[in-house]
Amino acid sequence: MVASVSEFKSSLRQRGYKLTLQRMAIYEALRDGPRHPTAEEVHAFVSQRYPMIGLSTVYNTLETLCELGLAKKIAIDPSVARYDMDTSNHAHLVCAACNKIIDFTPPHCEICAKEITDRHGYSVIRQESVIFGYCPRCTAEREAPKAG
Amino acid sequence: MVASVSEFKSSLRQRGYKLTLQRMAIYEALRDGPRHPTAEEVHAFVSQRYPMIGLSTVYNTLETLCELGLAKKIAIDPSVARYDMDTSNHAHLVCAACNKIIDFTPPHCEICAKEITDRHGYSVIRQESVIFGYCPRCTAEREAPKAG
DNA sequence: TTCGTTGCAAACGCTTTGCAGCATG
DNA sequence: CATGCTGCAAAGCGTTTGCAACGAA
Repeated sequence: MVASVSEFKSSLRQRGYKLTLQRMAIYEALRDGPRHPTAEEVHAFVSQRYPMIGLSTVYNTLETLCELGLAKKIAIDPSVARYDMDTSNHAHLVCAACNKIIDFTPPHCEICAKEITDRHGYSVIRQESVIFGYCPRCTAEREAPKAG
Repeated sequence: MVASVSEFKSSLRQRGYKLTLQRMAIYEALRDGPRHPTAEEVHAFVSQRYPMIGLSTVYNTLETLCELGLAKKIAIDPSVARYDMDTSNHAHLVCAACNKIIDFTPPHCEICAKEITDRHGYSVIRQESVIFGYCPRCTAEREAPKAG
């Protein structure tokens, strides 16, 4: 699900990548910082401890982590890329009002998608599902607005 | 599924939008042009008959059509927005090699998603699913490459 | 010592916006 | 005739890239 520090290190080594302070910090930011962060958010998080790390390094490293299969880019908001260290097959539920994102694992969809793709002759690589809706709090607020 | 010309016209009228040559041309482009086009592709298509139409008008109109519920933006490629006039609930199957996009309707996923979202207390607005894989042709080419 | 990595700044590409002229209703 | 729409050009913004200095192995 989420790669451990040693998995992270050995993945880098296996592919001939060097272990740098920056890469370690960005790995930790994905693990300990905000969930589903943007590159800017990762940068802000690592900047708390390592103010010298550049934004382009964050972009490069996030790209590297995706190549290594230790993270993935998620396409929730078309205007900005978000990253997720949880690389297991799961979908995202996004509140259309407060933008809160929660993970969930659709019980049968995987099988169901496989059936369909087999029918079309496709060999599946990965699946991405996003469901937009109002979260419980925002649903309540919309039904009983403070000023009407 | 796909709005007819009269539905398009009455949708505009109902919301106080004017019917212009440009909007009509862009509606026709979505209907008769390439499937899942980018704004550029829509612009190229309408330019064949109406070379004076600006790209920003295409963007504005596509946005308007989405507001009216006559089209939707799809997030297949994070670097460019694609539009789909088929507003029914369906998923997209994308070839990772040739980028061919086909529509398909997952048989049980809708119900399945509904169950999950109910469990989390979310009121669902819309769902977007993309499955990446290799299409039959590209799968074959990868298994029996011409050189190498 | 070597070669990959960093960080800055500039470039890039898609999208949005400001505004004067124009066409629809 | 009034208002909303168009089209140009410029700005905006997330992301990528070029390159010299640096540091891990």
